[in-house]
Amino acid sequence: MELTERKKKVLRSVVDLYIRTAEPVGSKAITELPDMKYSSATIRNEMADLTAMGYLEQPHTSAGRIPSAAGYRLYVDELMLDYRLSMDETKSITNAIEEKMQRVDKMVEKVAKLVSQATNLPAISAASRSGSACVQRFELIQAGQGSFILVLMLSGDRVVNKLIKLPLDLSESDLKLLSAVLNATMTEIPLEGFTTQLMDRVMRSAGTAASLVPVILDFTQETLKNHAATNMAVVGQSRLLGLPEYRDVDKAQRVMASIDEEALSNLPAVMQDANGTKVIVGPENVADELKDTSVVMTKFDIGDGLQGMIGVVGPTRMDYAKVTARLSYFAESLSKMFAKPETPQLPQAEKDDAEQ
Amino acid sequence: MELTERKKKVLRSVVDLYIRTAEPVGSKAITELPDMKYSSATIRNEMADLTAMGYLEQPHTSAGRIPSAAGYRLYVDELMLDYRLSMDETKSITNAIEEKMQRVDKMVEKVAKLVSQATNLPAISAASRSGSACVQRFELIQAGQGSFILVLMLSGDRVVNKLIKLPLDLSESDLKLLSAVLNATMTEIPLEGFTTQLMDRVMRSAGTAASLVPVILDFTQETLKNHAATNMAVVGQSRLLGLPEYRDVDKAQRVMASIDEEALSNLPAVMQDANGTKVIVGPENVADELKDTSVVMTKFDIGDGLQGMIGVVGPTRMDYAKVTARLSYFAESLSKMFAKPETPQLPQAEKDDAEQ
DNA sequence: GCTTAGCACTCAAGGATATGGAGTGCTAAA
DNA sequence: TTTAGCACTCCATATCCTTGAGTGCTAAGC
Repeated sequence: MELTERKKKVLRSVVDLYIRTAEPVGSKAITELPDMKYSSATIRNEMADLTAMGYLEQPHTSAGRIPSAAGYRLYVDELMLDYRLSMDETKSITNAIEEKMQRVDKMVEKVAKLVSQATNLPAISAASRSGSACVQRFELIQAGQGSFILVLMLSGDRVVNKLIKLPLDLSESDLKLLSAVLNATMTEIPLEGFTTQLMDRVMRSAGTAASLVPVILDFTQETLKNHAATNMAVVGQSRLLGLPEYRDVDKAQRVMASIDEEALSNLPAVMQDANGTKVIVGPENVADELKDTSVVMTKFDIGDGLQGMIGVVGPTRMDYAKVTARLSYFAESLSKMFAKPETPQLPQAEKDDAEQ
Repeated sequence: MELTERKKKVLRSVVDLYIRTAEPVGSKAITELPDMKYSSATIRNEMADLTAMGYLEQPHTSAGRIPSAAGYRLYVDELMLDYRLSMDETKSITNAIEEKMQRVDKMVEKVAKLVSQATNLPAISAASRSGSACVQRFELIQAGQGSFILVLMLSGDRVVNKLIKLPLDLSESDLKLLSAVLNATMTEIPLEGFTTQLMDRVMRSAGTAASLVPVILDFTQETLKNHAATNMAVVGQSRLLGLPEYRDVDKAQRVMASIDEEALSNLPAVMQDANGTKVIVGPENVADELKDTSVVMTKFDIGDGLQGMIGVVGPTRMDYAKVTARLSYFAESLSKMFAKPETPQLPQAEKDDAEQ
């Protein structure tokens, strides 16, 4: 059977209505739409065809139709009309983002919150490093009796420090020597290059400061590992409860637990290859609990080899047009923000914070 | 009417049973308890008395009794038997904590997760600084053409750094001079002491490096502000949905939203004065949405002028004995962990991580 | 005087049964 | 090719009924 223009129009209407109401859509409801100049009987025939073609489903004989996964897919790929963000929306998104986002881990959480608010759905946000980091420079500072500060400059203009306390009495020149050795031996080497031989060599050349070396290298390795790691935040799960499909508490709980844990580890991988906005319609999800939950995701660029991702989780009948529009706008604004800082001439800085 | 021993025993039994079953407790159920050697009729009389005294309530005439807020209060304050943690429990808590908690903000989240897991309830965790921080030493490092690293040592052995990029060509000695000025003028001064006069003085003495000054002081102020701030995490809200009292989705949503936002800002204040473990029984809560939700909180010490707090949120009938026991044990273990690090002779370090 | 057995009464929960209405498919006429 | 009409299906909702857990009270027992 052929998918005529009219069939497409009917399908779009069904999906639109179902997105709005969460109720099966009957033929009469369609006829009441503006510029739908056919009688309910005609629509009924079309709907019967669409059902036969697998785009619609019928919960039971005397109910209206709801879109099938294939129906949603078609809708997302071809049928849905672009949602135009209103001035208000763009403005409120830009305003929200304007606040400086200092550290990536805080930023990730903040972005998730903003997206969750804007879409009224649970949101996921992540930032991960592409490519492996390495140290570009070591610096050691005496900070009092038996305490030293180690400063690492990493690739991509990141700076990390650590306070080291060891009962050692070292002179300025001892420290100078050690940093020189470190800078000569261990810079520009990614984590994978940290061989025992290399570390031994540093150890032997370190002189009086040798006992500092294991601490320093330990920390360096851990830092490089961390900087390859992904930062992730999930926010606003409770918004799910406002939707009719999650009145079933068990389901809501399953979904929430699932996006809390599992999705966390899977999604970045999914995002890996896709570029632009990606929509995963219900049953396309790998996780069983998410079989009737959809996910929309977008990537954005943070610069410095950092890759950002934002996404929302919602019912299969979520308003894809609106959600993708908002998400894209978010991603775009974020990318722009990171690309050209507001004050090009002024410090474009790394912030660093130490605790414990 | 007098609260006899037997009445207390009955009340305790009612609360215990209700905590376990979430169902109104009838007189017969009480008689079936071990060492309850009275008939149901006697218990009925006692229960009638307890109801008259305001410790029990009756959802409707022919239902069993449930504890009133006053009943819970009495139970928590006097009646409940100490819950002894099993070896397994203490072990699993200690194990969980053993993992090094590097940064306070990550730590806060981690602790919240652990507590939430241990109690199977949503958990809140927070760390806040008591007393105000100040800078103890400034250090400036040249990091290449027009880029410098600023290292701040704060009170309490915390170290913070920032990469500054400015199109300036400064010599090592320029930087030495500037750090000397900063160290002479701006150390040991809390945020409140940052007057314009003081900042002007630094500016005038800074020589060629003067244009670095505003950037440095801006950052210093912001850092001090941040270090006074509270770190907070809420985790595991979805666990609420497993409990019968939150099958009512609307209620669950209200509560979850409320602990997400409002409680966040209120609880630290509540915790301010209380020491030891604090129990807030349902209606004692200020927020309306939490009127039938209880909160249990404990403080612990992180050292360095840092104050930690962990708490859980649950139904009024939560198992106070178990929860308080676990919470206290957590708090104790955490305090201990921060008091004496596992390897007293080895580095006790500050870790620091910089982004964007 | 306290305790207990017995009894009548109450009321929510849950199952069974009716009823209304929304929606369908099909047929036949326009 | 479209549409009006009609018989049919089946869910949702309301209503009624039954069941059983639990109560309060009274009177007998220890």
